[in-house]
Amino acid sequence: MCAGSCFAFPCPCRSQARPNLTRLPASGMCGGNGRTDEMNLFTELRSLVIAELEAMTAAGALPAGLDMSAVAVEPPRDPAHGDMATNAAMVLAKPAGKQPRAIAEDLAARLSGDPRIASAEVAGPGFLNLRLQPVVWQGLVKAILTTGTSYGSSAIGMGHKVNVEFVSANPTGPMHVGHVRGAVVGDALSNLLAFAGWDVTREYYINDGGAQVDVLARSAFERYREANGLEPEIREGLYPGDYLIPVGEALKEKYGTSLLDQPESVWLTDVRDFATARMMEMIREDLAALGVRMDVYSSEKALYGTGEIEAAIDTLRGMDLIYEGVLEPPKGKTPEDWEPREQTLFRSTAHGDDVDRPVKKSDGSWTYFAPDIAYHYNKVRRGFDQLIDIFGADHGGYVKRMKAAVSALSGGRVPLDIKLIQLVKLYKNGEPFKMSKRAGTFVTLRDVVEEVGADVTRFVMLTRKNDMALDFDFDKVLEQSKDNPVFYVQYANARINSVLRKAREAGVAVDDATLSAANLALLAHPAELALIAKLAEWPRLVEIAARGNEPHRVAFYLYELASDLHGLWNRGNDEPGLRFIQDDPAVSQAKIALARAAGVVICAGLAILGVTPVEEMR
RNA sequence: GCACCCAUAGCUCAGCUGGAUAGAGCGUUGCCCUCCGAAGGCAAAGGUCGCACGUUCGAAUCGUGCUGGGUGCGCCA
Repeated sequence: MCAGSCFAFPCPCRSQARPNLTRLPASGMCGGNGRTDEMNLFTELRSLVIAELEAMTAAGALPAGLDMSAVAVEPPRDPAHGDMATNAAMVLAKPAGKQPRAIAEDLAARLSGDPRIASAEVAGPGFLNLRLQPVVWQGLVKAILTTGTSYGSSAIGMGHKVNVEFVSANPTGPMHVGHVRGAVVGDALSNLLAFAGWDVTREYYINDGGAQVDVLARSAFERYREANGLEPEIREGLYPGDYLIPVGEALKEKYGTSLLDQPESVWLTDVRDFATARMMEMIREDLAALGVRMDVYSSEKALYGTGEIEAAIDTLRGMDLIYEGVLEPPKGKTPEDWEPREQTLFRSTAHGDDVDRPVKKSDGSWTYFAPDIAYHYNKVRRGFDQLIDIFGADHGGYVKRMKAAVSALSGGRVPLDIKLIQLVKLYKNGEPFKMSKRAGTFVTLRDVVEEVGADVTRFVMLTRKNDMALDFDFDKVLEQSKDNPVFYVQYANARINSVLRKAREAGVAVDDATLSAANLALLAHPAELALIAKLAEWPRLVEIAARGNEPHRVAFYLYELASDLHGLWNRGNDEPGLRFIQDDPAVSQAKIALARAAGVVICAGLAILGVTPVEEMR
């Protein structure tokens, strides 16, 4: 739905409904199309705790009207503390005017009556440690198998419309490594939010309105002259890259020699539009190579001339947030050519910024900030409940003013979260990888994808929090060892598939329907139940990651899950009873059901990261 | 000078928006393949969570002030 003027370029109005998560693997190996029931054991148990607390209130054991929102049911750090722990007694002790242990003991007695609870023990300052009956864990395996890779999906987004703007690379050349991380984080975050119940729009803002696209036009024009047999003059400040040579040839094909003797004023606009379109084609291909898909491409240039910028600024003016004034020079570091200048300013300080920001240059034209304001206003008016921008860390100084603008223009209704992506340092076999921008030998996105593949690139880019610098070693990311998380997780999945293959060869039915109907009560070993407990954390992890806009958590979770699986696998060396394949087919099916459930979660997680699971290591 | 980000084991990094004895990989040391893939696993050693106050039942996490590193700071986006 493109609200208002069809602003998007080239406006693929998102009218058709999209599936909840579109990057599910194409192969049938991961299963899928299950229900998305509430299958979060932690929220389920929290509901139970709350219900018992309310019963205590009704019985007069707790005062009425207590705020229960701080009551949490979480996995304890130490497995010795049980399966789940609640802080209810400690949180409520003060407002209830009672001793934490007294509340905890009362609550423990009540919870013990629930068929799901094996034990409830008061511990420490007032924690209540819960152990669940094995049947609860066994039931979860069955539920995962019948649900498939939508296990863990959630409704916490409540269908809220969120716009994720990312990449937004200048359309002046191919994407380079600096863009890759932002692209991957934005894409994975979009997948994550969709999985957690948000209505996500992925958007690219094309910076085609500034001076840099004029430079692009002049650079392309030289290549056009070159295509016509003339010597190109790639002056200082123009883009020297070879990628413009085909653009020059295409210009020759379109215009022949007709532009050669014309002044810039004649050809600039046409050549600029032509070259920009070509660059965007190239960027789309780059994104596709990385497996990144956008819903909407928005053009900065399209904002000019439509009155959108003026309208946005006028809206701010109506709030008394625009005025003519003179900025103070930055203290302690006055630029050499500083002179007081009256400019049109946005009173961003009224919305949390440190100084007011200019929206017009001294010659009366807009600064880059003005169309950005209009663009974000456009997003607000398109009805998004929430905006997310993914910027490079060097744009950190831009965050406050952008938030101020959105705050003002949405009347505080629409939160804007800006994720700053720290830089990626390239290495080759442990040695820093030198790039020279001047010589045009910068590493492109294509270079990276061709060298190590999109899956590896994507996973590695998500192995750090967005605001931490990331080392990317072309050799190490391909290493097949456990210090390479990509391999480690893939290997876990490969082992699971290996078990399924072996079982099939032995004539054991291992399709999901059969496995989910297996006698899962045979899964009773603590090591097996521990792996199930890890699988139980998946829905919770999704919610935490989605709420914080932190897709990297998925990658770390998958690593932990893989570690648990490898651990259980190897215990089979010493304890044959823990091997997945047993003599008794019924026992095999129960154990394979667990392995398969782990595989389903790995697949679901990898799908969010946009990484293809492999069935076999090569 | 100001703003934002970072500081956790020798190294590289997680740490659930305030929970219990702070975790993982690498590296070091010692173990485990007639066995579903050892491309793996187990165990040990390794910590003043940069420093100092504060908030409270409780702080790596929140607040304030420092120290050290990164990014940015009016007519580039």
